[in-house]
Amino acid sequence: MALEHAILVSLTEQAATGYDLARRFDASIGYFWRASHQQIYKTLARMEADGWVSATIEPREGTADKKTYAITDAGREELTRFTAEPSPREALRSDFAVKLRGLADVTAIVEDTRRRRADHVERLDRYEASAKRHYPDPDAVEERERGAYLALRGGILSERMGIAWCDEILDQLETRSDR
Amino acid sequence: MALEHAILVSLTEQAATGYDLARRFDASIGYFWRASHQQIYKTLARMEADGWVSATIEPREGTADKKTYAITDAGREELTRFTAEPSPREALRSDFAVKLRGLADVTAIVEDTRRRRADHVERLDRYEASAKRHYPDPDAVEERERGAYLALRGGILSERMGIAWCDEILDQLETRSDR
DNA sequence: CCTTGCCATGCAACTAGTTGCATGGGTACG
DNA sequence: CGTACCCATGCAACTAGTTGCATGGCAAGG
Repeated sequence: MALEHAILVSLTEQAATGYDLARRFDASIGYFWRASHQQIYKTLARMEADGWVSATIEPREGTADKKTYAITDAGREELTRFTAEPSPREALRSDFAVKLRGLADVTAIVEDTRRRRADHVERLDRYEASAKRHYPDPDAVEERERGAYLALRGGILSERMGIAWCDEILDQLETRSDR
Repeated sequence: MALEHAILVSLTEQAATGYDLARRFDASIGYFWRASHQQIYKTLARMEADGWVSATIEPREGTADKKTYAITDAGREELTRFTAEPSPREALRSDFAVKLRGLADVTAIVEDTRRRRADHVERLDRYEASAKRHYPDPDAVEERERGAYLALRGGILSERMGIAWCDEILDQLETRSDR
């Protein structure tokens, strides 16, 4: 399970509440790991029990206490252990590819492909803007930012690939049905 | 859930036992959907209860009956319905990207990246061999094979992208630490 | 003052997927 | 004759992730 490790990475950069983490998972970290707030709270509780994070509690009246989590030494150790083990190949699961393979309704698939293409373009724009802003000179990325930079590059390459695939699909399915 | 739909697509091509399906999920369909035999048997049972597939039972002595599943009209309808609905963007979850982002141990990551690169190369070779064998002329792919062809193209593009990403990572992490 | 939206937490019920185990026949090789 | 490998099915226990719901403060704008 890597949600725990994604949280640890995020806490290494900056201590945070569950809510903060959920927002980070909607942004930067969310480029390669999605998580709902429910799952984050659940996981944080388990991680605290395991001693990987520690919480500073700020009591609030009338509502639940605010808990800010920080990574512990045990958490850092666990992160190192995790980094050392070979990462399993991602189980790729694509509803879209299943549909495409079935090709039950060309019109519906063309429509879906256009939607996906637009989504890829939108994300690519965001990633590229982020890259330009944070790392204007790719050859001069600071040591401690290199991981984040390379992860972002993965996002960029992945979106570009998605666009190229959509273009191939549209080319094959549109122009041919027009003829 | 698309495992059900992946099974339906597979059964559209050819009726099969759970065991057959498990092997298909280790090969062609497995390019974009993985499933263990346990999960396939469980899902087939549910699909039969839902009337999407029907089983022909061949009794065997001493061991469990052999069941060959075929898609039903209701199954075909469900597949059409599924194709018509927009496919959700895949939740991308990458242990590797999490590790990379953390960048806790450069040596370990370089090693892991090399392993991943080799895996991508191996898969790319397989996919390209498969493409060459089944679709020697991409412009002359038969109508009913177009979906499978385009899905395979997705696999090819995806592996190429993976290799390119690994190369970037290795370039940044290796040459720089050598200096 | 009321609504909208952000800050902040969490439970409960469910679905999907993984891991480990169990059974047993047939066929091919040494 | 043993062993290994393919064919074939499935249960049980567990882990991860989703969906829906509930609570409540505080600030800004109309």
